[in-house]
Amino acid sequence: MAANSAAYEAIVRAGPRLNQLQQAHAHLIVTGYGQSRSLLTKLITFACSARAIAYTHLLFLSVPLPDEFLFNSIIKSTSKLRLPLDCVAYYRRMISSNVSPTNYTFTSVIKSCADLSASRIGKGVHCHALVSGFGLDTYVQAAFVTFYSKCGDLRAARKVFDRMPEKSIVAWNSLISGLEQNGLGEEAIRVFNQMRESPDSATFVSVLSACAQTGAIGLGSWVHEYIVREGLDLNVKLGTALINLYSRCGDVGKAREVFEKMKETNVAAWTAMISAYGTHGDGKEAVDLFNKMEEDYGPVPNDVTFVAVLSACAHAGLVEEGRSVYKRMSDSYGLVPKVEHHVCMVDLLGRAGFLDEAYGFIHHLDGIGKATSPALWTAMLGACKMHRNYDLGVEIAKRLIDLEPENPGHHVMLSNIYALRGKTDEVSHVRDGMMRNNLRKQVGYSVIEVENRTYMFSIGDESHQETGEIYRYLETLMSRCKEIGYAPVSEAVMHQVEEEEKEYALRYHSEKLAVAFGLLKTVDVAVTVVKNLRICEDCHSAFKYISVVSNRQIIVRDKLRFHHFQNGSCSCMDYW
DNA sequence: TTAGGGTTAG
Repeated sequence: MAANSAAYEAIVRAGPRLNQLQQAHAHLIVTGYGQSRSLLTKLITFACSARAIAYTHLLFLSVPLPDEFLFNSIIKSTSKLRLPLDCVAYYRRMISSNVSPTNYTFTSVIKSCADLSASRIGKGVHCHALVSGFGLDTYVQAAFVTFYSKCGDLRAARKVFDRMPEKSIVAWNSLISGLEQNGLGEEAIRVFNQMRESPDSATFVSVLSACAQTGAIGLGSWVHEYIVREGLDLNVKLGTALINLYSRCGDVGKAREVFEKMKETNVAAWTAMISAYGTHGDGKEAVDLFNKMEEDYGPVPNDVTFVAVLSACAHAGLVEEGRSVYKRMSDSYGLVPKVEHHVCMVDLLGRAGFLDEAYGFIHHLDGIGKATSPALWTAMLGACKMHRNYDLGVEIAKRLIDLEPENPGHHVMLSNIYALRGKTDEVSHVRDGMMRNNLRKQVGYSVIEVENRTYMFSIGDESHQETGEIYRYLETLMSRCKEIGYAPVSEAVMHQVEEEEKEYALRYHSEKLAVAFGLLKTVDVAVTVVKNLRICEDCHSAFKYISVVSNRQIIVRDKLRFHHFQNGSCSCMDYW
């Protein structure tokens, strides 16, 4: 007994360190405990924590009759360590060994299925859990809510959740997070409002993300106030969610305030802040913060950080800074640039007008077998359109259509490029092709929040109570703009709009309606509008003039970045 | 021993 206890102590002392564990293992064998299931289980758990998966497996094979406890330990460890394939393999082995699973088995293996987005395997596990009698286990159910959400099957997630007799806080959080992560921010907020339990810090992280996604600054600030009032600990994840909230709702200053107040920061928090500056067009601040991160012995930047910095440089025209950052990525940090970094570089060079260099960059990648992503050509195409390189643009757009015929975006780009050159026949040809193949451009809409209520506008929208008033006000604004020099963007650009949009012309684009509504309903404050697509050229020009005639600041968040219109100019300096 | 949370290109 004493020897057994000493052996156990030796394993615990070794901890998740491979060398020490192997010594302890040798000792077990020498002292005759090499077959002890309980000691080997402990050893295996540590070996797995050390990520020594081959050794873990070897140890496992040395156990004569693995029991429920050993299987559960190894399934849980592999799941926690994000070794989902091993986890599923041990689960299968457990079944074939006729060892009965428990709720502990299921929660771990479901988590691994979620990590793998392995929809078919997970559904099989679900059936198995039901027939094994764990259909009403709160832990198992919550795990399934997460699993279905991560597979994008929100209906199934909802079904499991709705059938839970006792809905735990974790189940609520799983559903809210699942909705938010699948782009259903509004729905996530609705579910949050139905919650009867008191929310905890994980709830707020997901709710804040949902607010950031939808632009619901009213609820977002309420959550912030609640956190302060109730003295909730502003941990890193919560702080980062707040930075993201303020940034994506247009207030970088407030985002920075939160960042400065955080007691503990990490790479995600810094990256969120850098990204905030980047999307608001303040590339210099983004690069400064990145430099500070390096100088102050801040957290070590990761590949996500580099995407944020490079994108910030691209949007601000900081070509030399971008090149230097890209070089440092591998030279100083040993990170291998991935597709997203390559895309940033093509974007950086292309936007700045170095089309040849951008093209050469892709060809260089091609030469080393790394130019497989259509995203690279999409970035290149954007640059061609921006710098009016029609021939190359048409060539690339056609290539992209060959690569991804189902992507309506490529067809729209080709049509837009033809339109810019006045090739109306070609435009109709592309449009007809889209119609034939049932490819539709994404429907654009703009959202604005006034006094905690959100209002959504689509093009030529007449569904609002105050439609008459909004349209009349917009007319007045536009004629005042014309008096000081505004001219609608040329006829050629008009052809870029969808057929059914033409009748409304450019005048009633969703972002114009939303801005007019905002100006009408508020006094003195900046008007912030969120658009799901990129802002249109004419609206971009119009808002500069509107900021003058209304003497107000207009902030538009489009699909890619922010535009702050004030005193007749935009923060993007027309560089977008 | 179990389930849930933040950062990224086009």
